[in-house]
Amino acid sequence: MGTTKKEHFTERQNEIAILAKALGHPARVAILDYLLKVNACICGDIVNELPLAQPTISQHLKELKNAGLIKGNVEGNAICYCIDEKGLGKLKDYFEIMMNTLEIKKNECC
Amino acid sequence: MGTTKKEHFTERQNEIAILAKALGHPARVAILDYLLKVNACICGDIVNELPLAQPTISQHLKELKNAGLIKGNVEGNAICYCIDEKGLGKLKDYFEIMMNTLEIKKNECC
DNA sequence: ATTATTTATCGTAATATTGCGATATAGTTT
DNA sequence: AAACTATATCGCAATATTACGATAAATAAT
Repeated sequence: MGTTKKEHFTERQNEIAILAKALGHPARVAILDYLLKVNACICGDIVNELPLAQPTISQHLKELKNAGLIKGNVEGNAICYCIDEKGLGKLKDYFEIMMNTLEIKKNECC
Repeated sequence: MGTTKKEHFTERQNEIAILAKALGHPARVAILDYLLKVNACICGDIVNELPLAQPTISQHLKELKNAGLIKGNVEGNAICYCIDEKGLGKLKDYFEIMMNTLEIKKNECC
């Protein structure tokens, strides 16, 4: 018990869930916001930008990276992080399709 | 410890996180998929559609509802659930803006 | 070589999530 | 009213997440 029953759902459903889950924390939304704002590989800054301890941020970065929402490259003694368009694109496509389908079907409802 | 430090983030970051978190489970993605597919208020069916026990599904429905992704209306002794366009729309807008900004800025990166 | 800087990992406490059996609630049917 | 149907809630066990201090690892600067 306590474990998500991934095996019962489709590949796509699991993929969307993993991506959405990675964004399911305000610190991680804030990290994406920041990476987008500065528009580049960011080496270092992130820890100073957020009101969380360094190990905590490192952990959040790892989760975003594992989910495919950011990329990280070693650059000297720092690590450069930036947005991974692929992950973000998948989510954008998903919601776009959902909303389009809703509009087409008119969502006659309650 | 263990609690998310919501108070340190913006209203919008928290809102996106709450919506994304609600979709951060394949069962909940599957529920949205199903509601979209049948394109109506669904009274009853959901439990038969998913490989999870009734109390578990009830819990997932509650989370989707709390996050603002679905609506539920009492209809006789059943409850009709359907997609709430507002929540889905917010996520769609968020990802659209993110991707647009990325394109404009060209995302020069690693 | 020593020191400083940057990021990751370990360990751990607090809390949250997932899943479900048992049971409650509320409306429907007979 | 009794039985049935649909959904919610309670309580609990298993597991996952969040946060951070301490510490490690790896490169840079002195």
